[in-house]
Amino acid sequence: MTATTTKRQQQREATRERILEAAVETFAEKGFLGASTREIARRAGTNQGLITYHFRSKEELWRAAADSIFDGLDSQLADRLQAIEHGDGRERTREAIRTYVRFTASRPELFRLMVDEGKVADDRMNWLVDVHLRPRFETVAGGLADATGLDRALLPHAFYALAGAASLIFAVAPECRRLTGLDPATDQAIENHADFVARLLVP
Amino acid sequence: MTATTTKRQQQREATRERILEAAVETFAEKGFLGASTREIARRAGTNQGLITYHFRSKEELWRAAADSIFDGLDSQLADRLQAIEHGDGRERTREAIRTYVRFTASRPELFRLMVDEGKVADDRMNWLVDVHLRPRFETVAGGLADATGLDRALLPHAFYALAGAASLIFAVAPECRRLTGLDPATDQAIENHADFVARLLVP
DNA sequence: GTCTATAATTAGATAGAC
DNA sequence: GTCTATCTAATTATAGAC
Repeated sequence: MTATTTKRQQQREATRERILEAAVETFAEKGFLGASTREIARRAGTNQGLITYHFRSKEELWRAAADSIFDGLDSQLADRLQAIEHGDGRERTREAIRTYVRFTASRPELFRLMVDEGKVADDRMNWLVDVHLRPRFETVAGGLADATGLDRALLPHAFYALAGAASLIFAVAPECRRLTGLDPATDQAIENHADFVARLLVP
Repeated sequence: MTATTTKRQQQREATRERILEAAVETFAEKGFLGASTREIARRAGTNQGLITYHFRSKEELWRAAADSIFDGLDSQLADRLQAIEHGDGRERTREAIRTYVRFTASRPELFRLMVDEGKVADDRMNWLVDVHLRPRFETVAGGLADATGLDRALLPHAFYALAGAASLIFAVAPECRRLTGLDPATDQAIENHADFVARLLVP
């Protein structure tokens, strides 16, 4: 493997990453149907043909974008949860919730994608649930059950209440700004929301 | 005004209503961009030309669909809130929250529309906030402040936490079914969620 | 690898028959 | 009022130049 091919591979990977990040933003903002591959290419500073070359189809680009979002969630949570092994169970759960709120604030695309794809039982929804959502649901539901002693029949309610309470304000940040005057993207607002939701779920 | 014209006007109104209900469902399900006027017409059992005749443009049809959703919210809430004037402040607030949860369960389109339109600061978002959201935010935030003694600076957080916690599970009902096995559309699940969220916000 | 050109569909809006 | 036909523009996927 020569230095030339290595450089070319780096360029290839950089282009792929730019397209992927543009896809995450555009799919989350406009939905799968509303997002066009031309706009994604334009946002990535390239052209539509390259999307086909790197990802074959709009559908596969969407899956790669979803993978990218959940990879980010995992890495941010893993770092943080390792740092809070001290403390009693309830405070650990609170801090885990705060960490999740901070992530969803930095990546409102996660929630936007979930709402966009959760509405209709199609292939994309099935894939999203089976590949990404189910293992995370098991973990979160287990943590909530241990920390709050909640009836297991209520775990789906707690899971969706938590996800909605944590994420909505960041997913519709432009609306929140106009409606309330509060910019939820500021550090202070993120911390306030993180603590509010953590104490809501684990009083 | 003859009987003939009256009958014609009834037919006109019935057609308009069918288009409107199809528009509510389709816009909520696919987003403004993803919904096509042809599909809305097809779901309403008519053709694309009639949409132009009754609503002039896709944009105006969307506004009429939003009006229709919020009209439903108002009428269901007015009926119910009148019936619960007894009880202390906190239990009244809880029952108001339960009523809101029951509505959002019956009309998940409200939340889907809010998420779809809250992401980008465009004309539709501005209109939605100024015409429909702001007056309701004032009412809900005031009620929450009175019942919970919450710091006014935290009211936006409480408002969006409530809206998200109450609605998400119904907005992504197909996903919830596949992920958890629970069908949130059953009467039992709706009541469980209503009580769960009410006690979450007003312990 | 990257980009341009194009084919086949589909979109919203419009015109006009009935 | 209702419906069909059509215009212009945008869509995804593909072919091929460099």
